[in-house]
Amino acid sequence: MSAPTRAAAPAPAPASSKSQLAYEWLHAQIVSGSLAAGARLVLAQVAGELGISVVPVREAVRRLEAEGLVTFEKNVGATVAGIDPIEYLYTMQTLSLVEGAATALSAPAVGRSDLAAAREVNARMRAMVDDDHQFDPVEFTRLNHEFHSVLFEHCPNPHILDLVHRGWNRLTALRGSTFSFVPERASESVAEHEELLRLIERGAPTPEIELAARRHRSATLDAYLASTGAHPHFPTL
Amino acid sequence: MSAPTRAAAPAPAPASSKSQLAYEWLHAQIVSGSLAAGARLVLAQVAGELGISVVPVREAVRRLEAEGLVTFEKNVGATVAGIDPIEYLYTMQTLSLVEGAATALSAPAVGRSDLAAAREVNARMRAMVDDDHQFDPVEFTRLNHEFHSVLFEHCPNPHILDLVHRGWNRLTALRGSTFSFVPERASESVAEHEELLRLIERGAPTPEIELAARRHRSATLDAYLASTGAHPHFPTL
DNA sequence: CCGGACTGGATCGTATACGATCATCGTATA
DNA sequence: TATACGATGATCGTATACGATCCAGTCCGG
Repeated sequence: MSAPTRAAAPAPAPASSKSQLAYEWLHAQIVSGSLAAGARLVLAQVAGELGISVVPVREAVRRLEAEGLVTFEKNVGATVAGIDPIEYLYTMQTLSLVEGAATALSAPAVGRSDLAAAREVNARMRAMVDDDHQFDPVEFTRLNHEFHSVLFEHCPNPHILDLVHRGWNRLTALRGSTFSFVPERASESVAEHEELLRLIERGAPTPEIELAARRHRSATLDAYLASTGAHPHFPTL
Repeated sequence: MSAPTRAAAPAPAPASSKSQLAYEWLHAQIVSGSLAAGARLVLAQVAGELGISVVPVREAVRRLEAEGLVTFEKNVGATVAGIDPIEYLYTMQTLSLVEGAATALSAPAVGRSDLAAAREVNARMRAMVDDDHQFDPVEFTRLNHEFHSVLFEHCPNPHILDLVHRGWNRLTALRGSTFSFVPERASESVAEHEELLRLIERGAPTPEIELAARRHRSATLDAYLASTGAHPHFPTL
């Protein structure tokens, strides 16, 4: 059992420490969706799979718990988070807040090459929307992340930037397993991207950019809510 | 040298687990200022002081690291964070963002009794400001926290609320050791509190409350920057 | 037939021991 | 004297072992 002859487990890249290894491996498994939401994580089992001991695995799991990617219950075990729909809403709302700020703070540092890159990505998204045959929700989501990454990665405040990353990770984990894409939003989303780029390009005031970025995500949240009709009273930010 | 002669280690309250005990103890020590910024934390030493082993201490330290209260370096040891002034600015800015949102989201749930409590606290702050003899920076800071707690504790989004708490903790730890209060701000601060209460009481729109709360903290940050003149180009949110 | 206590298994929480890594300090040499 | 180098100590990182706790299934009594 201890022999690392496991085919599926992608040979864990050499990490600085074993707890880091466990963290990165689990993180990748969860974000990529290989570990579905609700899946149980037994410390000893994970340790055996990675060929290490339980102590570093435990530490990795606690870190993931702090990021909201797993829930850890005493004497019961850890489970991959992402079951609760309300958590999805909270995450979206929080991301709306921090991503809006990050995008606004990044704007002054966004250069021509960044804008060009973002435009190129958005063009591919538009192509997808225009041609129904080519539309691929997974790829569309990936492009969406790439687009926004360009716009918020220059954020001078590392704390806010970190919160944005955590939000995206959590969202990716949650969405991949439980929630469905709302394709009706795709066209609007691409249009809002272009509007956002125009604002940044012309050096619009920071609050204006923040509001645009925030509402861009809020609109996605609203679309999700409308498609489910489940939580009509969710507070708007 | 082994006994740090710390002022009466308060008998660690019984906690659910020992790692939780270590976490709470260290957290309290740092936030209260008993452990000054830059102080070294040796795992074995802390473990001995609490009468437990190093493993749970290690876990507690990693959690504190995730919250930004300590920095952990391999084979060197952990140190209480809070030396870097720029970190203080980042924290203030982030707190401005999340606290503004939390206050705005809480507003609909703030009732008469909450408003009365907040007014009572603010009255005490005003009394302090009016009478120079009674002014006590530490107590003023505590009252300030109490005031804002009333206004953001009803936040329906637990993620945002958690970020607010973390921000305050981090700020408290940083401020207690390295940064000085700006007493010139006290009077304005109290006035802004009253304005904030009026907005909430009359049911002002959410964005308006958010902006007021955010700028209230931004003003404190600006005052700090002005008093030091060190970082004139810090971006405004 | 049903409900409560009991036992067995599984899992986590912690202690202890050992190895790995890094910083520090002393020494020799150019 | 300044610098390079090696020995020493301190600290963390991990493995292993054991105890504590909880859950589930079972058995017994009503």
